Amino acid sequence: MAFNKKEEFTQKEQDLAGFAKAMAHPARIAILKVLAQRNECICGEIVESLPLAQSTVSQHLKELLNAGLISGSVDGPRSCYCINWKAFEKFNQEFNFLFANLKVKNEKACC
Amino acid sequence: MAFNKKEEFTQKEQDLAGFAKAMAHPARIAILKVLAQRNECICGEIVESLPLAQSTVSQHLKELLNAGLISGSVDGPRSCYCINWKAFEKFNQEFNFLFANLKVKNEKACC
DNA sequence: CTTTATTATCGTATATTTGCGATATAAGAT
DNA sequence: ATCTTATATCGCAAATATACGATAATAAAG
Repeated sequence: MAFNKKEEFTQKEQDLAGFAKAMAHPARIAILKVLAQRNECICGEIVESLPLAQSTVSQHLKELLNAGLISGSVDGPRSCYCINWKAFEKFNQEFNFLFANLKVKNEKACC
Repeated sequence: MAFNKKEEFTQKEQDLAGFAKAMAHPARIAILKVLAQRNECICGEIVESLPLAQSTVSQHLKELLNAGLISGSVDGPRSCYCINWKAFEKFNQEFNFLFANLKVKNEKACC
């Protein structure tokens, strides 16, 4: 039981879900907000602004990296993270495409 | 260990993360797509279009309900689910707000 | 009232996520 | 070379999520 059936869905569905998953934790939303507020690439200031241990924040950063939402240059002791704007744009489009579909149909919906 | 620290973030951060979480599974994306394609409120046709057991689909529907992404009228044997367009609009706005922030700052970003 | 069809819920097994402390790593400072 | 600072990774414990079969619940049909 509890087999992983995720591969049985289309690639687009998996991609969208993966993107959503990357944002599916308040800590990661907060990280993105921090990265958005400061326009220079900050490193461990993220840790200070979050109520989490450094190792946990590092883990969340890694997840955002893997999902392609941010990019980071690990320059020795202090690393530098930024929003990967391209990925955001791409997924925003896919979201809006879904939204568009929903909007049209919704007008005829019953509940 | 592994305490739930989610409450330590702002309500907006939690809401956005909750919305994302609801979409963080390809099955739930697929369900939303089905609901979008057919403009009448369908019930168990969702089950047929997914590679999952009925109970599993029901669970996913419940999650979408709890997150407020869909609304359902449980009319006896056959229930009826629809997109909750308002919630989508709300979160789309919050997303776009985040996007806007990112876009402005990103032009000065370094990596 | 009994049967049938549809959906929800329960119990359970497994997988994944979250979180921390401890430890490793890497480069600059002393 | 050693110390300091910043980050990443490992190992583990607890919490959540995923999935199914079995079972309950509900209302219409017979």
